[in-house]
Amino acid sequence: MPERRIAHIDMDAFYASVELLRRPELRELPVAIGGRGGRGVVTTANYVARRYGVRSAMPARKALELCPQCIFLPVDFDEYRKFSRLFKAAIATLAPQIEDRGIDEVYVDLTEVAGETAALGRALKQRIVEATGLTCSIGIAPNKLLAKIGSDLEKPDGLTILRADDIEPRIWPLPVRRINGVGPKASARLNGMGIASIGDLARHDAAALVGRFGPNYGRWLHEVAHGRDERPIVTESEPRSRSRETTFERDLHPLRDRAELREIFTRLCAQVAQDLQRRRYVGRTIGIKLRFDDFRTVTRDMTIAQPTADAAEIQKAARACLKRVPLERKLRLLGVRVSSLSAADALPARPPPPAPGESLELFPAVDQAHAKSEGRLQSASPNHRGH
DNA sequence: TCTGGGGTCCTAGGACCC
DNA sequence: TCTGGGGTCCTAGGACCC
Repeated sequence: MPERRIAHIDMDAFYASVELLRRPELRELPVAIGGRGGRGVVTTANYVARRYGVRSAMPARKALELCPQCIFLPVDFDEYRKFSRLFKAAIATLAPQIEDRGIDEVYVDLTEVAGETAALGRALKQRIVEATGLTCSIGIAPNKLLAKIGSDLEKPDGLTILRADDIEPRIWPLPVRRINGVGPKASARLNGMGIASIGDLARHDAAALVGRFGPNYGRWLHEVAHGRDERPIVTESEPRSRSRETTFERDLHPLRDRAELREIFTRLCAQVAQDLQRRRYVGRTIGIKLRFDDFRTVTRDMTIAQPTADAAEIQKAARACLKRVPLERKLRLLGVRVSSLSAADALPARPPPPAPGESLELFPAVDQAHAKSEGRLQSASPNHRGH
C-alpha cells in the first residue's frame, strides 16, 4: 500500500477575513467577530487583534480590556457559509476526496492526485484565493493527525509538508496540547505527570499511559505521540443530532420569569423542528439542556416510540424532560435537542389496517413453549421501552 | 461584568433479554 | 440465599472540536 498524502486546509481567521473583504478599510485595525454586549464572546479575531492577546472564545469584555480600540462586528453566518461553499468547491476542482470538518476546514486525500506535493499545495492555495480572495494554511503529511499539526505550524498563509522523518525534529518539541484530541483536561493531567511535549509522551511507557488514561485513550496517546494515525478520509456522513440553545441576556427565574421562559422554550422547539423538516430528518430522542446561574449544566432526554420532526411533539417530550429537573436556581441557558435521527423519507409506512378477521392484538397469544424456543432465534424482538 | 452555539464521541450504570 | 455471561438500549455527563 502506498504511503498516503493527506492535506489539512484551514482558512486563516475565517470569519474576520470574510468580514474584511467587504470592510477593507478595517484591514490594519484590530477586529473581533462576536457579540460585544454583556455575554458576548469573540468567535474570531484578526491577526492585528491577536497581537493584543485577543483570542477565540474569549469574553468580549476581556477582549476590550486587552484592546480597547478593538472593533467588534456581529456574526453573519449566512455570509460565512457562502464563502465556505466557495472554498470547498475550489478545492474540489483539484481533489475530489474531501472530508468536511466544519465551516472553515477540511481534510483532502491527495494520494491519487497527480503532481509533486509542494506544487499541489501551492495550487490549492491559488485556487482558493482566486475563488474567495482568502488565504489559508495547509499541512500535507502521511495522515490526518500530522496534516492537522502541520497546517498550524506556519499560520497564516502557510504551507507545511511533513514526512515520517520530520516527526522527531518537528513534532516532538511541540506541547501535547497541539494534538487534536488532547484538550485542556488531558493536557493538564499529562503536565502533572511531567509530560509537557509530544516527545515526552512518546518516551513515556505505553502501559503506564493505559493505567492512567484507560485502555482506549491511553493506547491512542501512545500511538499519536509516534505520529501514527490510520483514520481514513470520510467523505460522507449522516448527522447524529440537531439542536438549538440560547443564553439569556440576564439569568431568568424559573417562576418569576415563567412567561419569558415558556416563550423561549416554544421558540427553540419550533426552530429545531423547522431545521429537521428542512433537512428531511426525524428523530426519536428528544432532550433538553439547562445551565444554571452557577454554570452547572444538566441534560435530560427521553426516547419516544415514533420518530418525529413535529414542533408540538418535540415540545411535549421536551416538557416531560423539563419536569424531571428540580429548578432551584436561576437559569442562564436553555436548549432543545433531537437525536437518534433517521431520514424522513425512510420512515416506516403506517401499518396497514388489519384485514377483516385479522387479530388486532399487538402480540397475539401464542403457545408459550413455542414462543420461548423461537425467541432466541429472533433478531427483531419487540422493544417495550420508551412507550 | 466572567465563560456562545452547534456538534461528535466516549464512558458507565441500570434495565432488560436470552 | 452465595447469585453467569453476553448482548442491546437508554440515559447522564464530560471531553473535545470548530
